[in-house]
Amino acid sequence: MTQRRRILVTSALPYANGPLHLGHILEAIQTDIWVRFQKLRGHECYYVCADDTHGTPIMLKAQSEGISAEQLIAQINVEHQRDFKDMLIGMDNFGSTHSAENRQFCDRMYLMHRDAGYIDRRMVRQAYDESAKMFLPDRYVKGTCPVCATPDQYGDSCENCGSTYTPADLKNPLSAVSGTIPVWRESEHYFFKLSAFEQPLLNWVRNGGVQESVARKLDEWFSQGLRDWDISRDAPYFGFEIPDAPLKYFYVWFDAPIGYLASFAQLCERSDLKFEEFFNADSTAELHHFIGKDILYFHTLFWPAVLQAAAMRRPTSVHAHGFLTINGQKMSKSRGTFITARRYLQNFPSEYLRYYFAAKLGSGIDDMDMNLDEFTTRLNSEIVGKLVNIASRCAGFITKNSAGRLAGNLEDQGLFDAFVAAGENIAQAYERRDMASAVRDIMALADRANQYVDSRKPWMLAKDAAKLPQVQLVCTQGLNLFRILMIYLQPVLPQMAARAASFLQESSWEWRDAAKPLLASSIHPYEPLAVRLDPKAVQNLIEPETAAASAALPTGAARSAAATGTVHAGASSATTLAATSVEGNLISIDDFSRIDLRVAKILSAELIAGADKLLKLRVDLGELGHREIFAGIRAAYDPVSLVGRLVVVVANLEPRKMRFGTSQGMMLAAGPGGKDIFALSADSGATPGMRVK
RNA sequence: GGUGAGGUAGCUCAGCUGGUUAGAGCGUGGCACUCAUAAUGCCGAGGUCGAGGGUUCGAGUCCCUCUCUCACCA
Repeated sequence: MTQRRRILVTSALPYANGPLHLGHILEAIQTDIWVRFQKLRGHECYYVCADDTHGTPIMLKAQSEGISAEQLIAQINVEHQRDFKDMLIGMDNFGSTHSAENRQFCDRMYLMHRDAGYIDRRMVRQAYDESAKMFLPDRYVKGTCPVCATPDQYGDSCENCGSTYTPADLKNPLSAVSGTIPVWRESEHYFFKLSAFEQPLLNWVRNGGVQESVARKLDEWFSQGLRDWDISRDAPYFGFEIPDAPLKYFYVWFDAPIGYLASFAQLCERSDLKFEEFFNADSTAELHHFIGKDILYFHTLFWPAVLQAAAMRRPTSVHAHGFLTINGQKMSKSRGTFITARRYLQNFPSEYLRYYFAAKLGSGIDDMDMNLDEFTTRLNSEIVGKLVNIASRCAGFITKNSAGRLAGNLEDQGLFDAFVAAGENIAQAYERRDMASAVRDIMALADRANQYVDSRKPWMLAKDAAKLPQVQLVCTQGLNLFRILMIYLQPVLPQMAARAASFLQESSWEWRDAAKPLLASSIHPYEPLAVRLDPKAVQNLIEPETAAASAALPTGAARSAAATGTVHAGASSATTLAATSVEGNLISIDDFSRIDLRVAKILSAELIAGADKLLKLRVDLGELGHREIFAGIRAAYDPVSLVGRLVVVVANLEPRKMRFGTSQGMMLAAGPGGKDIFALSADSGATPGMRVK
């Protein structure tokens, strides 16, 4: 066994101005699989992340919503944490760049930079909005491209001809904040002397700090010579004030990566981990950052230099991945393919997405396409048809003929050994983040396992009572092969693996457990570990989502969101919705009367295999008859306790197809979700079918 | 415009340092089986490897040109 490594891992900080989408989740899943793999291998591995909360966009967004920036980022933080958790992203700490710890680190590192002579001050001419009384970032100045004369372009580059320039070059510039014509003002800015770190950075890049193709990309910047980096912004700005410079703030990209340290420091505070052991210049722990290729610049040039200038260790490596496209195209709100994490979770189990992404994730920086038709067919075929099928087809015989007891030895030791031996390649693939390769190998083994069962034909043997011991041997072999596969897949499918382990009456698995066969022990009767997906259900993922529709009529996403007690508007944040629903969306009594609310009596409530949030309810609506309704209240209510209760139901909602059937209405409940969901009920005396008005 | 990544069967992708008839999964056609969530197994059809040129005994695999897609440009 290799030496036990100490590893700290991060994924990029999501910006706190909106909900997580599948692009964020792709990165989080890649990171999480790698982290779970390291833990499974017995290494000491921690995963931290945080919200990126500073900068002009968040300041302006909060203003437009009439709340403070602090309120905005607090709300977003709750949403982000919930989405990550539901995607089974096992972060050890999720913080915020707007934390006391982060402020301390920023101040301390900046002062070290300054004292070591790495900070310069220079005058910078910048667009200023006199009506909004603020300096304008490049993206907030719009005008006509000086090269090709395309109107309405941002201040840094032209979308039409691709030229890059500065806002001062734009013709007819206007402030995107107020619409007024900006003026040009000088202001003193603070610069980090990146140029002083050219040689060490080059060494770091060339010696395994990044993937090869990334190193080639970075050569572009090295060959031009590194420019010093402007790390300050003028007030008003939402961020941290620079300690020795009143009204000057740290640029958001200065404090964002430092947020990694702050988040890890929070983890250290509540455990016995020592921050210094991970971040002192001579640390032997590993530090890995997973990021999208769009932010390479900050992570491979500024960040290692900023750390080094503060006498801290540099990252072991920065791993960049490509972007996610949906059905071959960029995610787009207008096409409805801007799929939020929440919207996905309302329709499908998280592990299906984890598997799908893993099956397509290489170690390079190529973009990944999520083809929605492929998604369901692949999941149904590989997970249900092949993988889970192995257990499903073997377990019955063991339960029926062998009293749930496995045989005492293997039927085909050679095949078992081959499965164990294949683990080394699979582990190496995980290690180099080539999840697709790992999954390919694992599924090839699954094919061999099915071939094995087919070749032994236990269903034929079982017809002859004298051959029952043989059946037990074959099925014991099959289940052992299945067990190895589930151990290998545990980083990708943590929940399914846990359920498989408990089916085999084991408590937990480490990677090396794969080599030890499970013999002469009892197993539980098999219960389905995965449910087949309805291919048509993916359409629910790409319906256009608009805040207006969600707020006005509870259909589609908003309906199931309401059923789980959350208000979530997809493309826009929950806070947008909260603000507009009070001010802008008053409805008339006629509008209200269109909603047919009824008292309903719950006749039965049951758990649904494969759905960890839903309950299937059968309700009595009196004159309207009986209905089947799915409600996202499983975490809050025991099915048994619901039977007989009088609740309130929307009776004229268009039926909605879900994976498990059609929901013919919506049960009303209040609360933020999870365990905090509170069903509305009618006082005794009400009878099923009564109108609520 | 500059730089990087990519263009391989209907779809999504493997093809390591160049070497016999270019692979996988899904989909598709046929057969078998019935233990398994209409699951599984076997056989088959499907590609002039973006275009053109070059190096080589031999090139998806190296070089040049062109073309299309995507990304980044502090």
